[in-house]
Amino acid sequence: MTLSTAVYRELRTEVLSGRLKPGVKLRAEDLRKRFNIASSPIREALNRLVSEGFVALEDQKGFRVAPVSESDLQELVLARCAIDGAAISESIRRFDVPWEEGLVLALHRLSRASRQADEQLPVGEMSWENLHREFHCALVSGCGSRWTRRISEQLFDAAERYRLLAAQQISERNELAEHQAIVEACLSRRPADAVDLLQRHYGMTFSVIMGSPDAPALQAD
Amino acid sequence: MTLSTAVYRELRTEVLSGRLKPGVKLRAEDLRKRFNIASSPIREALNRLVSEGFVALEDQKGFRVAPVSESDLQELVLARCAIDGAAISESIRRFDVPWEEGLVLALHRLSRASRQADEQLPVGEMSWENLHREFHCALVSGCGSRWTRRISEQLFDAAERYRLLAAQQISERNELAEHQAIVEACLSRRPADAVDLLQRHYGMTFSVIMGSPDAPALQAD
DNA sequence: CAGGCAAATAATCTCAAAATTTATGAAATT
DNA sequence: AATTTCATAAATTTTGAGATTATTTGCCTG
Repeated sequence: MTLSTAVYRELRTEVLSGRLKPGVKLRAEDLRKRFNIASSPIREALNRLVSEGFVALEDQKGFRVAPVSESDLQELVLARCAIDGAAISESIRRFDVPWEEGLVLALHRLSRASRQADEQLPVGEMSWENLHREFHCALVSGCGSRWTRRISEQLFDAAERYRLLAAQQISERNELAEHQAIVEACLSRRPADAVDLLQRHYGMTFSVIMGSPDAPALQAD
Repeated sequence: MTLSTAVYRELRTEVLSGRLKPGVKLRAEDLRKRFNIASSPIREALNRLVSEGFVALEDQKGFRVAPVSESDLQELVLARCAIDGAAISESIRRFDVPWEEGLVLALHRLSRASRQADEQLPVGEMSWENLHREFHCALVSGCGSRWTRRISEQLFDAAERYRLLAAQQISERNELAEHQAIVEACLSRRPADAVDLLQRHYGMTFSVIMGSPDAPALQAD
C-alpha cells in the first residue's frame, strides 16, 4: 500500500469516527510532522477526501474537516430514506437468494455483537459498528446496482459520523428490534412495510442524534 | 483558482466528454509536459478524480481513465431510475413554487437550444448539453435534500459520459417531447406518471447508447 | 476606530533526485 | 517450445529544500 493510501484511510477513519472534529484545520505541515512523511502523500490523501465530502477545501485557504449542521443531517437522513428505501424495495422485488441469506447472516452476527467498545475485541471479531455497517450494506445489496450500493455506503458513513460525533453514550434504544423487524418484512416480501420500518429507523436516528447532549455542537461549526 | 483545481476541471471535462477514452493511462509525466506545470498539482487533481470514480487508481500502477462496461451502464441507469425517481416524486409531493418555476424555465431554455454543436455559440449562451444538465438538475431540485441533488448530478455526469462516448451522431429521437411530458406530469402533480416517464426516458437512453455503432467499444475496455 | 500597509504566516507550486515497485526481455532451465 | 530466473529498464511514489503567491496579522496613521 502506498503512503497516500495509508494516510487517506487513517484520516478518513478519524474524520468518520469523530476523533477529528468538524471545522478543524488540516495543515499539511502538521500532518507531515505527525506521520513523519513528506507533504505530497498527505496532500494527495486530503484531495481524495475532498471529493468524498469528508474534507472541505477552499482554494488558497487549505483543508478543513468538513463542517456539520442540523440541516445537513436532516437532508442526509432524507436522502437515505429515499435512496435506501428504493434500494430495499427493489431488493425485495428481485429477491435473490444470496441477498436473503446474506441478510439473515448479517442480522445474526449483529445480534451477537456487544456494543461495549471499551472491552478488547477477540482477534478476528468485528466491532458492533462494523457489523452494523455490514448489516445496512446487506439490506440494499440485492438492488442490482453497484452504483446504488456505493452511494448507500457513502451515505451510511456520513450518517455514522454524525452519530459518533453526537453520541458518546446514547441510549441503546433497542435497535436490534428495529433491525429484526426490517429483516422480517424483507423475508416475508412486504416491501411497503420494509421501507416504512427503514425510514422510521432513520428518523429515530435523527431524533436521537439531535436530542443528544452533544447536539448543540452541531450549531457551532 | 489554483493549478490543482484548474487541472482537475480540465481533466474532468475531458473524461466526461469522452475526449479521454476509458482505460487510457494518465501518466503524471505526460500531463506535466502537456500542461507545462510540475507534477504535484497534477497528482492532486488525479486524486480528486479517483474519489469521484472518473479515474481509476491501482497502487504502484498509476492512474487510468475509469473503464466502462455494459453492465456498469446498466447498473448506472438502474441507480438513476431509483434515485431520480424518488427525488422527482418527493419534489412533486412538496411542490415548491421555486421548483415549479425553475423547471418551466429550464424546459423553455432547453427547447430553444440547438443540438448542433459544431456551429459557434453566441457568447453567454449555453450548449444543449449544459442546458440538458440544468434541466435534469431542475427536475430533482425540489426534493429537499442537497445530498440527493449532488448524487443525482454525479449520476447524470457519469451517464452523460456514456452517451458522449457512444454517440457522435445519435438520432435526436425527439427527446424534447419526452422532457415536455415529464414536466407536464410534474406540473399537474401526477407523481406516478412523472416517475414512469422519467424511467422510460432513462431506459431509452440505455437502449440508444447500447445500440449505437460505437457500443461494441464498451466491451474492449 | 477605520483603513491601509508591511511583515509574518500559510498555501501552493517547482525542481531534482532518491527509493520503491513493476515491466521487459534475454539467458538459462525444464 | 514453454517456463523460470534474473538483471535491467521504466514507471510510480516519495523526499526535501526552496520559490512563489495569497492570506492573515498587527501595527501605524489618519
